[in-house]
Parts: sequence; C-alpha cells; structure tokens
Amino acid sequence: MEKSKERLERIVRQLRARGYRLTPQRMAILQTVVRSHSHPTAEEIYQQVVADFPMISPATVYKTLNVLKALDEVMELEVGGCSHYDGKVTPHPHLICMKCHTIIDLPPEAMPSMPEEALAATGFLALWYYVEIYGLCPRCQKRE
Amino acid sequence: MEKSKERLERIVRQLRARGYRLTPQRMAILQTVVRSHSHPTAEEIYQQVVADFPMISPATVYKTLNVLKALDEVMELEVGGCSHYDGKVTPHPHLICMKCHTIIDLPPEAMPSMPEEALAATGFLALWYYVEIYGLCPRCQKRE
DNA sequence: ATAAATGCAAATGGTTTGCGTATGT
DNA sequence: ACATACGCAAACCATTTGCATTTAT
Repeated sequence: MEKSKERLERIVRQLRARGYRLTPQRMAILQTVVRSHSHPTAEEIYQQVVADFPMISPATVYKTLNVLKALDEVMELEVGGCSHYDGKVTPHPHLICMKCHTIIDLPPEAMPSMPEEALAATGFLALWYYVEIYGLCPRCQKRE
Repeated sequence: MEKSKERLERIVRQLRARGYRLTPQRMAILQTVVRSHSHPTAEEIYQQVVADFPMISPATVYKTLNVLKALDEVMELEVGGCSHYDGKVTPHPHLICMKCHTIIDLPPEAMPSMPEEALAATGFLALWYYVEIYGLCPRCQKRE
C-alpha cells in the first residue's frame, strides 16, 4: 500500500501539473483526508482543520474537496444524505452501517470482479466501480 | 420476473398489513413507481402523477416514497445529489452515466456475489448489496 | 368516530456561488 | 503583476416538518 507521505506528494504533483496553487489551507485539508481512516464528511474535515487553522472557512473545504474529486484523488461516498470522503482511491468494497452510519473498508482484494459480459452487451464504458454493502456493524448488532 | 400487476397487489397487501391507508394519491404514486423503467426522481414522479391527479402535492410524494422505502418495496439510489427510485427490488447492478445521469439496469444474474469471507471476518451483518458502475453510456460516448 | 393522510407553506441542512480582498507563483 | 484562492454571506435546492383540514377505515 502506498504510504500517506507518498500519496501526499503525488497529489501535490498533480495539483502543480494542472496549475493549481498550493495554499496552506489546501495542504491542511489534503493531509486530513489522506491520513484519515474514518471516511469523514466535509463538515468533519472542516472541524479537524479549523482546530489548528482557525481562519479557514467551510467554503474552502468544499472547494478543495471538489478539486480533489476532479483529480480522482479522493473518492466520494453519499451516505445518509451527505458526502463522505475516502482518501484511498484503489477500488474496495464499503460496509455501511444503516444505524450509526459508520463506514468500514474491505481490502481491495475483496472487490468482486465486474460483470464484464453483461456490461459489454450494453456498450457502456465503465470508469468507476462501487460495491457497497448496507447492514449493521458489530456494535449496532449488539445494541439491538 | 414478477408482473407489475402482481407487484402492485403485493405492495397493497403490505400496506394494509401494516395499517397504512390506501389513498388515491398513494395508488397513483405506487403505479408510477412500479411501472416506470427509468429510475425517476421524486420530482419526476410528482410531475407524472400530477398530470392526471392535479391536486397532489410534492410532500405527499416524498412521504409515500419514504413509506415504500421502509417497506423495502422500492430501492433508493442517490445519483448526482438527488434520490432516484427503482421499483425493481431484486438486487441487480446499475450503470450510471457520469454525463447525462441516465441509470441503466443490468439483470439480477449479472450481480457479482458478495465477498463473503472478507465480510465474515468483520462481523458485519449484510442486509443490502449495491453494485454501481459509473462511466459513459453509449450515447454520451458518441457525443465526446 | 377517529386516527392517519393530505396539502400548503415554512423550515432545514448540506453544498454552491458571487464578490471583494488576499496571496501564491 | 496578475490570475487564482480565500472568507464571508447569501443563494440553492432537494427533502422534511408543522399544522389545520380532509378522508379512509
């Protein structure tokens, strides 16, 4: 697996290559997304960044996340009416708890293969592949 | 495949069994969702229903869709920031065009099997399984 | 008869946008 | 120097909610 330092450097290179500027705000957001393992929402990312960067605004977080999405450097997951961001960009299945909305990653090896034949028959060009399993996380099963 | 008349009767039985009332508005919405093959949004369902039922309100459409969701009689798909509804409830893969937002169904047989081993290791209880393939539909590929 | 559903309009809440100012290159 | 990014506040827009009225049972 790519180390988070390398991920960061790759993203920074991407930004530079496409003419985006490297502001302190962007660096702070980048680091938060890449280091997090908890699929934070924009709001949660903002809260984390604002702690040691008090003048940042939510709008900047949203704008930066949209840039990262456009560069395919973060994956967006719409869960429970709001977007969560995953810094890991290699396709892997997600387990989503219907009660507490926790998102758990399965490893990329657990990704089922695409239904190639059925897909080919449609003429559709596949670019991204999402596998999402909804249910109850272990903690919420106990609390039933 | 279950015929749409049977689907409707099943949903009606479900509603009755759980003490929901059968209003004309609900019947109209039910029929629209069950008969549609185009994964309409709430707004689109409203437009279709309002045509021959002018006094219906959007709020009623939203409320009814939430009832149907709770009964697991429709499937909700969040695409492009708003919910689309699928009357076909047997799990099947979706092809979602990133350009025109069209949703295409693959048949249930094309559904890849769940990653059971990896799943078992987590203790997560799987209840729903979504497979979504993002890319470009044939029409939008030509328009590039 | 009565609890539930409707329709309206207002509220919600995540996200986007416009714009004047600040800043990376 | 100059285009890009920032921060703020207002705008957006799908969806939800409160409430007075209607209606299925």
